[in-house]
Formats: sequence, structure tokens, C-alpha cells
Amino acid sequence: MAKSYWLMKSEPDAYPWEQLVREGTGIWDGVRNHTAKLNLKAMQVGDEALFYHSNIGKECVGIMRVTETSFPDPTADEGSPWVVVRVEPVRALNHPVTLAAIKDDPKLADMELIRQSRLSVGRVTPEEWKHILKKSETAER
DNA sequence: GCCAACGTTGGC
DNA sequence: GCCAACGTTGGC
Repeated sequence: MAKSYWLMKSEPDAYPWEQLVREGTGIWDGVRNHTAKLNLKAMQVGDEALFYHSNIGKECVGIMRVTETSFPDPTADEGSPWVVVRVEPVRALNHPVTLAAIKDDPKLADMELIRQSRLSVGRVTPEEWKHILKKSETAER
């Protein structure tokens, strides 16, 4: 199966990129939204995801890789439908790609991130992925 | 099954 | 601090 791309949000107050890097691996817990849950369930080992800092920063800061497909969220009640995936950091982006930069870019302005701003785990198309990575090579601010 | 009220998330 | 978007809950 072809690799899929994702974008996962975290408030840096709660779980910043730096913590994932420091710990080397982590589970993406706390998702309590059914659309996001379906996305987690669709993830395959080897899929890659952008780490987005919401609220503070409002920018994509790094790339991570899925290392384990979804399993029940240990922070949720027994029998609840919520799941997590395991991820590991791949690398930080050379330059963060800000929400403002994404909104300003016609190629990216239609991303799920923009259309459904509250969705914490969203799909990214291969085209959007490539474009964001290219953007991250050069400073925008 | 509809819809108003309310809570949460996240941008501004 | 405010507001828009969206999900959930509860009355009917």
C-alpha cells in the first residue's frame, strides 16, 4: 500500500515536538474526536506525519513516522472507542511552516487543516506534503 | 428525529 | 478575551 501522509496537532504546552525528540518515541494519545480517530485507525507503519504546534506557534515543526498501528488509548476509559498510534521523530523542519504561510499559499489553502480547523488529526495529500517540505527549506518570516 | 443550549478547540 | 466551527446533550 502506498504511503499516506498526515498532520497531527499538539499544543506545545501539553506535548511539544521537543519532547517527542527527547523521548525518541511516543504514543499519540488523548484524541477524542471520531473523525480524528478514523484517521488514526487508517494509519500504516511507515506513514509520515507533520507535527503541528497549535495555539502557541501555529506552525508545522517536524516530521514523524508511524511505527505502530492503532491500539486502544491507555488514557481512555476501558471499553471506549479511542485509539492511539505510536510515532517516532524523523527530523525537524529546516524552517517551521506557519499557518499563515499555508493560508497564503493557493496550493495549500484548501488543506484539511484550514477547512476544518478543529480537527486534530488530518490527512495531507502527497502534493501538499511535497509542497510543505519544499516551503520548509526556506525561511518565510 | 429535530433543534436549542452548551462545551471545547483553536485562531485572531 | 472574543468568536467561529463543530460536537454533544437533552427536551420535546
